[in-house]
Amino acid sequence: MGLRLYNTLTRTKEPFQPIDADQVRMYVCGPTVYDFAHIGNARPVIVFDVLYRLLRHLYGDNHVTYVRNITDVDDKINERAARDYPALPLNEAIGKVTHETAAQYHKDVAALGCLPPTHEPRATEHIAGMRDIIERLVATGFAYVAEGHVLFSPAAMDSAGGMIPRYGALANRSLEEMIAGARVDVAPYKREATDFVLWKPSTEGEPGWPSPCGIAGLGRPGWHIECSAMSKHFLGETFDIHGGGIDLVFPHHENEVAQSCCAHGTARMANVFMHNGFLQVEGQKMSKSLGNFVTVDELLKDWPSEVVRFSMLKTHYRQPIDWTARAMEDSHVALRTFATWAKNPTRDVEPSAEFLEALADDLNTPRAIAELHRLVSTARQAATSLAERGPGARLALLTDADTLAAMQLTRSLQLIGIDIRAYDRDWFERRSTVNIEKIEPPKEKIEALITARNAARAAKNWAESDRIRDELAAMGIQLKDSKGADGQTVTTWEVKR
RNA sequence: GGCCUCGUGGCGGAAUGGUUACGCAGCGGACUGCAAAUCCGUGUAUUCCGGUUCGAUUCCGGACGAGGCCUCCA
Repeated sequence: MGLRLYNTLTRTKEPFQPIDADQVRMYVCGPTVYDFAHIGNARPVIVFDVLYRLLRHLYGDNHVTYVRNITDVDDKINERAARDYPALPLNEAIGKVTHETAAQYHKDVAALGCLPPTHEPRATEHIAGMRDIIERLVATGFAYVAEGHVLFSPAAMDSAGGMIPRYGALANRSLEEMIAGARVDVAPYKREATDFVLWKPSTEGEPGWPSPCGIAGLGRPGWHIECSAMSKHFLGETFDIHGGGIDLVFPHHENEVAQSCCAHGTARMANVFMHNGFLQVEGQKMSKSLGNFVTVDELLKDWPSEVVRFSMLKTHYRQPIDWTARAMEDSHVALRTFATWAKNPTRDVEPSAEFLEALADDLNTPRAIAELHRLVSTARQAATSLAERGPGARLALLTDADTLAAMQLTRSLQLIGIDIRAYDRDWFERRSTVNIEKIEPPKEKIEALITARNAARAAKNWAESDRIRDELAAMGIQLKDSKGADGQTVTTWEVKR
């Protein structure tokens, strides 16, 4: 079955038809670099990483171009820079903020297991491209110059006709509605309340570049124009997929479409617009004032990245997601099960067909995850008889079909960016280094108690044996008795969860 | 105020005009000296009120509830 994607432009699920199957082109709006990435920022990064991986699987690794920008010119950045580095000249402070934030962002997304995009342009590298688009928009009457600003006119767009789409078509609202609903302070130089800024003048000390359209003095771009310029540069006037968070539908993507289509005389900027749903934290909107702002950096201190990623994918990308500690625990349990049963492929194995089909159905990751559990049941069917139940004995007993399922499990997880072996190692290290260092008493005492308990057990002194086990339990240590390969009793322990 | 999305079991979460996946938890069992771990089995749900239909959780209308956008935001 072919790939089907939900398109915000048409509000339906459509078969995906790339413009050029030899080179699928996708653009995702990246971060404005002024603060640590939070889990809300992480959602589109992870979701579109899964899509990127799926597209690479379907069309070939070298046949997908993925562009995700870094917006490093924005008034929020200026404010942050002035606040954090008051002693520095503004432009120098801005440079520090954008470089530090971008470096942190790269660290975070790499830790989350996301592939780097094919291109990751910075807005400041593409000012010339923005000026070109602005010049064209003014020349063709879609934009005008006023008091050193350049403004885009949605009204002009709507009277253009021809191929040019209606302004508001993406967000599904009319110009009249937007005028009626405008609560914005309307700047005096705007002809209409809905006009938006393409270029604005910079004062002394603010970041500035030579202005377009004969405007004297330095200026800087408005918010939306950078994506129009960068997508054009790397992907052309019309490309396949444009993604981002649902909050970007309006005004960001609507305005990008307006700028791009009017400047290029095209009907579409991208054929498919995809938007991920919003995220809440423990049932509440995430906000700095509520103090429930969860950064990726902090989250990764507490959890293996695979747990974060899996938690994100347990909910379909278009649904709202409630980010809870409980959900993280659940993901952890599921990954433990997968780690127990996944087998490293010893030959070429594809992810299971049902798994691929679920992903191809508009990235139905919950359905895909259900398939992972089915692979687990298949894999363990051979190992259900009691006699062969020793730890480690299970995988050896798998039949060919079960082994295939166990290998498909690994491959399927890999396709959504989860390296189950890396997770297993991370989990083990976190337990053995982080937790065990912290616990009292130290390891030696635990070992000594276990030895004493096993001596009591050998003597069938159950009262003493149970007393020691309870003593350890009170310390947070869980014992696990099992039989080794030679039939000898082996007692292992772990920190109680 | 305008526009939009969503409401499925104890929890998470798919799907569907006609026995409501899957996971977690719970319960029963196997195993175990007893536990833990593991395995087997299993109960429970479509917010409410109308309408269309042979049949609605699914389609339509309304109510209630949650969330989003309209202003920086993934």
